[in-house]
Amino acid sequence: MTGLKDVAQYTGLSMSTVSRALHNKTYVKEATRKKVLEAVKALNYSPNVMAQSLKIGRSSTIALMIPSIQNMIFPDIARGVEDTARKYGFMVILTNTDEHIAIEKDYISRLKTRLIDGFIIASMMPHSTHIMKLRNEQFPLVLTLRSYNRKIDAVVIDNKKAAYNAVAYLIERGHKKIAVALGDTAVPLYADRFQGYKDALHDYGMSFDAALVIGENQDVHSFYTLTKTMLNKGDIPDAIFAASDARAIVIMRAVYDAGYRVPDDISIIGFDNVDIATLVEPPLTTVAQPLYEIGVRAAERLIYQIQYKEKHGVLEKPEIQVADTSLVVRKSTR
Amino acid sequence: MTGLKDVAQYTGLSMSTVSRALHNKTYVKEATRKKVLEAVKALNYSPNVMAQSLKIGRSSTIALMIPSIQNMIFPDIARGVEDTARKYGFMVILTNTDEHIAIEKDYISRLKTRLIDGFIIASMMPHSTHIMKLRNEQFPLVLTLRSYNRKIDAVVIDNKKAAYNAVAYLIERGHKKIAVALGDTAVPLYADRFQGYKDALHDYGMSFDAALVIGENQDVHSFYTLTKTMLNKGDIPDAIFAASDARAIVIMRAVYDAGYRVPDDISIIGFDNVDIATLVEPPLTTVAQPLYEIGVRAAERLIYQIQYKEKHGVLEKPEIQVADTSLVVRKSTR
DNA sequence: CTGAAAGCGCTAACAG
DNA sequence: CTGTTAGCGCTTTCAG
Repeated sequence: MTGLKDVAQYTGLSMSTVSRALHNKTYVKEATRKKVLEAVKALNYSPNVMAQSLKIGRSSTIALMIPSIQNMIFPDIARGVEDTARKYGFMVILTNTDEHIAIEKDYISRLKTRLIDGFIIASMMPHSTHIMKLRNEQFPLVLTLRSYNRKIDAVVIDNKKAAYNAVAYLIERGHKKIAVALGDTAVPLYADRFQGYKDALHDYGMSFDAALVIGENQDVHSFYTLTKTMLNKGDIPDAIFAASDARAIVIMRAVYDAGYRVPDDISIIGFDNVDIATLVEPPLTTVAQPLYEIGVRAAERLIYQIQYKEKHGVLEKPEIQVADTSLVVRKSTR
Repeated sequence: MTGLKDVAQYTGLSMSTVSRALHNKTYVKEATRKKVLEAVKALNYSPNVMAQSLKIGRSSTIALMIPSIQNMIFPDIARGVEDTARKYGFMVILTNTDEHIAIEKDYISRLKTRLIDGFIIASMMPHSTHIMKLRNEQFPLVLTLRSYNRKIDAVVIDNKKAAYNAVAYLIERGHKKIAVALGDTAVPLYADRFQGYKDALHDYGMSFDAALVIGENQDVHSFYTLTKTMLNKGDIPDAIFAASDARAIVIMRAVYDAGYRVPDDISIIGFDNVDIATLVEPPLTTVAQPLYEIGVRAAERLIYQIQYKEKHGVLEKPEIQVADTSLVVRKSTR
């Protein structure tokens, strides 16, 4: 592996001059710079990033901490993050934690010491004190999808409003009995969607019926059974609002298999607008969440904070960005 | 940020003793080790990974280079890679290249100098000389999904055989006119699947009809139009073998929208067995590719090579692993 | 404009 | 069993 020293030797210059020529910070004679550049090419030199980072105190690497890249919403976010990271010359380390605190803590402790310059975290929970701590130590950090307390930078959506609008749409289109399929309501994001659902019901003078609540379970496939159970008990809604597209699609299959049609008998609305929402039959009406853009904005904010901290020694005060959602109507609702 | 020096000061020991106590390589008095561990906790010390890596010459980080994490097959692979990397104490850097040679080269040059210990690459092409070069420089490297020349470690599947079996299945179930939906046949993997398709046709005494070949286009959504065009031209197959689940699902929609039923009028077989294959209606018959396992095996092989190289200075001779595929029959075929 | 020297934080001989 | 010493490869004062 050829190093800076080799280039110095080759050109007959000192290492410091070569280094300067490469970073054109301070003035270097045009001729020597050219000479250096040629040598670099001739020797196929590339800098040792570790040594560089050690010296300058940052690595131009960030970490993306998510529950699992296998969850359909994260590939888009990851791509948004990686694209913008690359644009700014950063690398991204991917970590899947399944939201296990132990794994998160382990990753954090291994990463925060100079291996990375900042975190993007999608698994904030109310009790995630290890994450709060990170921010308190002034470690650059932005949350996505879930925010906390306005004390940490985040880019999120208004889950309550988005859910409210979806349910309101259903009601205005004449649906009278609307079920909801949720994730674990200990997660604020699901609690918010649940609240939006209940608020819409309330505002339109409809009563809440606990028998129409499906789930709170984490495994997407379990919604198949849960839906069938509800249907078999005779609780037949005329619409189902699902808290994710994956759930909506599973539910759609359960509905078919129980002998009902979508949307003729039962309308279904999903949430997320992942790629496959357009591909299923019928194409899914869903609440669109700008996942790629969320990734982009999170990465941009993080990099901004990294640079801000470099200049001022501390982070800028947190900022919560709310990305827009919209209802995209396709064929799974009538 | 507290460093080794702080711990040394705090305990009154030398840095080297502290270092030894932490890595328990050579003997250290039990009492002093305890003292060090306490100090570490008290000071909340964690090592500077950059400095460590610089010194020991490896980073315990690998890079996963794929076309795009948004392509449905990669989340599973990425998860397999990351899970096993973590198991062995490695981190993984994610890079999406869209198969642009320039981006690949850029990443390679930025990563190979000590930032990472090895690569897992899923975008090998016959003309990827930059990747061949990497191997020639004895840089640890394993390919996935696509192999090359037996000169580079790889974990792949037998695409020709898998395609052959799928098409043979269709034929044996009585299908007479089988279309195929492919990716770019410049990619060996697609060429192989195409060959498997043609071989099966040939072996069963059926003739190949170019009018029944859909695509070679890269954008999944384009298959919607392509399929409709074929159907409108009056080329109505009784089965379609698609080279990916994503394509199969898009095609399924085109088939519906053209007024045909699946599988009654047209059977459809996909390839990959991604998660959503079970979720669409009807659930997709598909060639299962053990994506997660491929990721696991690639990571294991890579880490093995990294360690082998550390010991012997060179890589072990390449090994091509072939993972098993199987046809999983669901409801999209009759 | 360029070179010498110091040191980022850590590990690994080598002596004791 | 422990301390001293010498770098890993690079950037960056500080003098010329």
